[in-house]
Amino acid sequence: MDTLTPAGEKLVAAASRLFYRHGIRAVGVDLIAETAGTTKKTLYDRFGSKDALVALYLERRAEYWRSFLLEHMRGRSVAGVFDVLALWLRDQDRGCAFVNAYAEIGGTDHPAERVIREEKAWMREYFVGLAREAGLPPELGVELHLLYEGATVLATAGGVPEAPAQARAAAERALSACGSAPTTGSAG
Amino acid sequence: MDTLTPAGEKLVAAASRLFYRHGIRAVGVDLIAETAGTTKKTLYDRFGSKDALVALYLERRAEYWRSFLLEHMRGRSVAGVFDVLALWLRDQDRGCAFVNAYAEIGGTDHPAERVIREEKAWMREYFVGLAREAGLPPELGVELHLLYEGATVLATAGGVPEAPAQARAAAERALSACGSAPTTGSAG
DNA sequence: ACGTAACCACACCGGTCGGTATACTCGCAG
DNA sequence: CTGCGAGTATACCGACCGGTGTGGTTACGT
Repeated sequence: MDTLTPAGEKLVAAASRLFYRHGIRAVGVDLIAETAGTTKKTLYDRFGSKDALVALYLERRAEYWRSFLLEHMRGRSVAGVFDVLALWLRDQDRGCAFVNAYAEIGGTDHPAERVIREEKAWMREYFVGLAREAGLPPELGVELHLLYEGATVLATAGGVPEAPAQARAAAERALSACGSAPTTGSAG
Repeated sequence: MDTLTPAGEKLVAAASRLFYRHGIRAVGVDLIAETAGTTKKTLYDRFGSKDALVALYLERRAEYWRSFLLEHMRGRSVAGVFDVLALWLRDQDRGCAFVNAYAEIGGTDHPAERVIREEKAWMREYFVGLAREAGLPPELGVELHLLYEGATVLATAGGVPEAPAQARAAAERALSACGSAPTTGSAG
């Protein structure tokens, strides 16, 4: 699943850009092939269907986001996760690709639905782990997750760019109420 | 905008059901007309375009949700708003129609984008007002809004049906940390 | 009696949808 | 030198897309 041919890589790259910016249904296979500088034939030789390409797009995106998150979290406090989110959203102005994909394919038996669920489950575990390492109860991790998803939605669909900062403020209140460390993370 | 002909009403009703369940782009005008038991001609005579019908769908849905929220909030505490959300999501299992619509049309100049922004702004003001009436600072209202959006996303795309209850628990912690009333709302 | 708004049935338009087929070129390994 | 995987180019398929046009039928207000 990881070793693709050159033309295959160009196709996922083009599809990823187009799917994220315009939505899944709004982007046809013809446009994907043309943007990638290859042909529809190659697309179907490599991936078999548009649905499979959509699933791969989301898998790749999940990997990308997780590596971005993990790398930028080094040396940051728990509440600093919202600064990483703000950093991420500076370039990714169309919000959460998984929430967007679910809006289009949710409720069907699309192969990408599994990827969406896995991503959200991964994030939940990440936040719970973050809380555990800080000596906080799991409920605090769940709360962080809620704030994170809310901030992502409101920063994009809600048109409130300061939402991640507001989420950070809320998280710090919750953290300090738990009687833990003063969370002196570097912001920005 | 409010007084529609009988066939027009049937069309918005059919379109609303179909758009919410399957997404906007996934539903064609032919299907809408057929489901409504009318014709495409009537659809275009009443609304002019599919885009206008989409905008009207979201406006109607906003009205419906607000009346549902306001009615079910009577006699409830601040944190009870998450019980209302859980009640709402019991029937509306495809999540927030506005977030879903934004996923499909965000970034374009679609007439529905304004409706989406207005809905999110209305909710923000509602939560801030809720906090004010309880003698709490506006930041608490913003926090409630973040938890509300996060709970909606996680209950649907995230596959975590208990998300509204978890959001309520987080809200109660924040409320009690503010040294206010003990928030003895009836749940359910 | 007349005009008109609302509606239905149906045919039509150019374009695009996801997906397939045919035929050809290239590089490389046996 | 042969076979094969990867790639290109292009034509094609039925179905559907959003949107329009024509013509005819009610019901109602004047």
